[in-house]
Amino acid sequence: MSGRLNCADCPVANQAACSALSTDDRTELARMGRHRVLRAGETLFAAGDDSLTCATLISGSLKIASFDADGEERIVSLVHPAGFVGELFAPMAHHDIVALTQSELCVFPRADYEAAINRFPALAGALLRRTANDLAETRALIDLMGRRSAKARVAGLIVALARAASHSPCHAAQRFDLPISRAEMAGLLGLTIETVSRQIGQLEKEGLVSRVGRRGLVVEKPAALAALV
Amino acid sequence: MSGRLNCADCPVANQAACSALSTDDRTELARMGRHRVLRAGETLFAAGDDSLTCATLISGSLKIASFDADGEERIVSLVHPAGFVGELFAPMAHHDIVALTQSELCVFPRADYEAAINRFPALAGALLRRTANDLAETRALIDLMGRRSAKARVAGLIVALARAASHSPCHAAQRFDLPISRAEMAGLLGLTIETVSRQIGQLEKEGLVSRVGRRGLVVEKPAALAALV
DNA sequence: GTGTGTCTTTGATTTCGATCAAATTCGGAG
DNA sequence: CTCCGAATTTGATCGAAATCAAAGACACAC
Repeated sequence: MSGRLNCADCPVANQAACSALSTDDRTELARMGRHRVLRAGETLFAAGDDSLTCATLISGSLKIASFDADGEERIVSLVHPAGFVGELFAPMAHHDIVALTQSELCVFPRADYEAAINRFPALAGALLRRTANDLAETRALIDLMGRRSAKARVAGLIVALARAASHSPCHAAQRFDLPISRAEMAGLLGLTIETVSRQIGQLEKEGLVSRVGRRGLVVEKPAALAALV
Repeated sequence: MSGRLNCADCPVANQAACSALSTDDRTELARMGRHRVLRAGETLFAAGDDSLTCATLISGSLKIASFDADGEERIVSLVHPAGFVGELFAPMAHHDIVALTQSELCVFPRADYEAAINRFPALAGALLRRTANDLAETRALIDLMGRRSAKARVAGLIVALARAASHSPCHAAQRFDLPISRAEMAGLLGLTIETVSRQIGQLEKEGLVSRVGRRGLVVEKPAALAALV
């Protein structure tokens, strides 16, 4: 599904890169883009595709991932609302962009977006800010993956996901739903599904977390959990 | 050692972010910064420091790293000439910036550099390009670290370092010096020093590489090495 | 040249996570 | 509500990397 953009009732109008623009300029940018809905599991574009589009995520969540030779999925990033995806400076995409849940996006032709960056300095600044932030998050993921023990990695991921689940950056949610499957957690951490499952089981046995259903999680002892990281 | 900047004979004047500026604008930017030389092992700033400075690397090389609770160094990035370091949008630094070899930098007060970004749109665009590139490289490192086997990780790092050693992005150097110690390789890959050493030894036994001295390396079979990744 | 300290390599053992395999639970379709 | 399929959990075993320990090689100062 796709259609014209309507910034007036956009839930991320104040956080996305385009929020740096004046109403008029934003309207001009909006004319270049289309609204699009991705169902869970659908991909926006795949690794190796010509890098022809970019997008701002309005609602839902995405993963940025690729598959290595032996079919293992490697996830390099999760994208939350107001996030930006697409490679403006590469001839082709390095990773797949896949919806984790049903997601709404503003999709732009890359060439148009690049032109807009040059035309509207504020957009370049806002996108720089977002990209710098993505870089910091990606480095945090490296910090996590570099940890030796599986337990520390899983604990760290749970802490990060709890923080992402609550919308405020400082407080972590106490009870939340994991946005990703065990397989995807494994793909993020460089572990196997079984190890992830066992580590969560272990954390539950120690009373640090509780599992509720398949995706739900309660952080029982946030401090103790964070101490493992 | 530090002093005034002289862009006239700067070796990276055509590649660094500031190269997007006109001569006049660049001169104005240069007035805000200082030239500084870091000896091998010296740190520009450390994790936790107030984020008050940023810099462009002119020559030499840096690492961006941090130490986790148990004293393990975790390296998230290597910086090559024309690279930019410093966190413009965070209140404090997340990582240490340390010189791997003697290095020359243009150091700027962060506030001045931010002002320059707003004043000179071309600078924002150039920095966006650099940051997007850093992000892509960091994701490539995640791809590497996610690999299951130590051999694939070490092989991948050697390939990447060989590419970085030659200045052209496409061709990899055949004979080059590793810019980092075994401990640093281990820190990048999330392995131990011993494992890195053993894997290189193994690769040598298989005839894919040869060690020459402590840091020198000859890639004997580039294709076979790349195939392991 | 000799000596010294650090970095690197090599060896033996242990541990943790991967792998192989099966049981169980959850959630949705009918 | 019941059934079915996929995701998850759990179990047993194996292998690879960590750890513990020591020897060797190179770079530098003297």
